[in-house]
This record gives sequence, C-alpha cells and structure tokens, in this order.
Amino acid sequence: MDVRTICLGILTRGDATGYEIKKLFEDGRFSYFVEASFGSIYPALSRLTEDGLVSVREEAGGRRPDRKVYSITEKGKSTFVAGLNGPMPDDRFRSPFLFAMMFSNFLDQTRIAAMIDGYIADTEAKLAQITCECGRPCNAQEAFICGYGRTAYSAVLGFLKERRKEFKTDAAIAAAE
Amino acid sequence: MDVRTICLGILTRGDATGYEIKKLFEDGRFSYFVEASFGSIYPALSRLTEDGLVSVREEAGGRRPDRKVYSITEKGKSTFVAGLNGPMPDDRFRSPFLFAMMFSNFLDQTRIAAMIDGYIADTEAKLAQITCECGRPCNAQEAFICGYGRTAYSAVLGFLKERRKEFKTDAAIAAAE
DNA sequence: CCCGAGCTATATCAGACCAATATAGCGGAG
DNA sequence: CTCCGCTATATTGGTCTGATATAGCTCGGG
Repeated sequence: MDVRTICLGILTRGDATGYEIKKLFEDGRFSYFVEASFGSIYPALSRLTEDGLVSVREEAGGRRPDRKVYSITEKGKSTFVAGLNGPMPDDRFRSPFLFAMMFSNFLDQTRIAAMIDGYIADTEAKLAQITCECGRPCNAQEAFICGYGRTAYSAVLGFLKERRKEFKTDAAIAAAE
Repeated sequence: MDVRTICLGILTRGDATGYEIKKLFEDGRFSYFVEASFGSIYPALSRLTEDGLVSVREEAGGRRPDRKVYSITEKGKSTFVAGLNGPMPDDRFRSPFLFAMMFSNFLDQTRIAAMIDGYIADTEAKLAQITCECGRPCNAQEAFICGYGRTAYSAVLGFLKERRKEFKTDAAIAAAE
C-alpha cells in the first residue's frame, strides 16, 4: 500500500503530525503489515497537501522545528474511500530467514539453531505485541486484524518449535557427550 | 534480502542467465518469500561481475540479444556464505488487504465480502502452488520452506473462511428475502 | 503464408521507498 | 555538564519497482 494512502487512512482517524502518523501505524496491532519511512512520509504529505487531499496548520509553540498538524480534506477522504473500492494490490512477504534456510546446507547446525531461535524470539515478540494491545477495547476492524496476526504467527511458531528439535547446538552435543 | 545476495544464492545452484535467475526464484515453492525485478537483477549482476563475485560468458547462437550466462566465483561463494553467517535482516510483510480491512467501516458488506473472497482465492492459489510442487523430491531445505508456507497459509485460510461467514453479500441478502 | 500470442533474453527509466543522517529542541539521570 | 531518549521536521544516496523497449523464436489459427 503506497504511503500516500497510508497517510490518508491514518488521518481519517484524526489530525496528526508526520511523526505521529508514523507512530500510529507503528502501533503494535498494525505494525506487522504496514511500514513506511520518514523519507517517504514527508514527501507524501507534501504531495497530498499540494493536491488538496490534506491541509496543514503550523503550531509555533517555541519549539524548533515547528509542529505541523495535518488534516484530511473532504476531497482526501473521498479519494481514500474510492481507493478502498478499487483494485487491491497484492500482499508482499519477504523473508531473509527463509532465504537463508533455503541454503542451510552451507551452515553448521549451531548457526541454524541460532537462526531459528532468533526467529522464534522475534515471532514471539510480535505475537505478544498483538495480543497484549488487544486487551484494550477492540472494534470489529481491529479484532479482525489482530485475529489474522495471531493466527498466522501462532501457526508459524508451532511449526518452528517442532522443527527446531531437529537441530542440535554445539552446547547440546557437548552435553550429550 | 538484497538482490545481489539472491542472485549469488541462485548461482550456487548452477550457472544461469539473468532471465533464468528470475525464473528460478519465481519457482512456486520459493516465490512466496522472495521477489526481485529485472530492473534490479541486471544492475546487480553487472555489479557482482565488476566486483569479481560472478563471471559471465556470452553465448552467441544467432539469438538477439545474446545470451549471457553467469557463474559464481570462489570469491562470490565465500562472500555469500559469510553473509549467511552475518546479521539477518528482518522479515517484511506488507498487506494492502489488511490495511483496507482496517478501514472496512468505510465499505459496504458486499465490497468486504468480495475482498475476502478474492484474498481467499489468492491464498488458495499460493497454497496449491507450494503443495503441488512439493510432489517432486524435496531436500531438507525445501521441505522446511514448504512446511512453513503450508502452515502459514493454511492457518490464514482457516481464519478467513471462519470470519467470511460474518459478511453477507447483496446476493445472499436478496436470496434470504 | 501471415499474424498474433507466448516465450526467452537483455536492458532501461521515472517514480517510490529506505536507512541513515542532520537539525532543533526538551527532560531526566548520572 | 553530558548523554540518552523522545518529539519533530527534513533530506539524500542507494535500492527497487513496474512498465516498457528491443530482438528474436515457435506454434497455432485463419
């Protein structure tokens, strides 16, 4: 999903600075499927402002740099909704971990075990983030998104823990000797 | 995973043209977690050649453009393996579908149902691709990767089919009247 | 025979995005 | 005082994408 659309979507929830926009979609429940850098958020907001989809007001409060608060316009909102009703881009999943596992014949068991352990830990952290945030009241949309993330990560964790047993570390080999 | 590494990895499996490299990682068992465009493959191969990690020979067989077959060098191979033993970049998952579901309050039930149906169909296609390719003999690496993909997509499908029941289409509503 | 579609194969380009960095503060801890 | 973490804006060189261009070859249909 292009960064302009992401910004519009966040702004339908309320006014925000560029920094806050990034913080909002980095909220744990959403961060597993949305990402954008400041390097693309600010140019996107500028462009949206030029195009009349967003308006901006500056708040000078003795802070340098000044705080720029963005609001979505009616034009912006209808453009956003039209996009939701248009062609849906495909999901994208890239995994250096799986790519590395594809060539694990080049690695020793300790390295493989360490990679899997690290990936399990990362996955558990992601899962915990989704789950604990969901202790707050969830609307239907959030419940769907959390449910999807929990389902996927839980399944992957189960798979990894099962397969992890096949890989011994040097420490485990030494202990068996 | 950067495109240079992807090309090196594929070339450890055997010599290939730029076009073949793309075809090889578009093989259904791997395509769910690796992707790169010609726009980045050719510059990457050029750079790898300059850097001595890859060598290239041209086959002129009356074909225009000529066929350029790339081979990995010993330097390339050791660089690739060193990379596998180095810091592992994070996975990336981007989902316009989930982003749209996050704002499904702007959509009517028919649109939501259609989106879910489309996503289910896509997911089933991906799952079928992994599964049927795996009818061929799998080495341990391929078995791991296929197992991961099957586990994740199957879990997601189960979740979606369950939740799909909550959304009625106009046709289903009309049939009930 | 001709045409079109699909495939193999190389290459490029404008636009989108990233990671890192710079700048400018403020507040808190050592 | 210094350093770290945070809020906040902005930029830049490098990487990648999707689309496109070019150059064939093969096969099937008219």
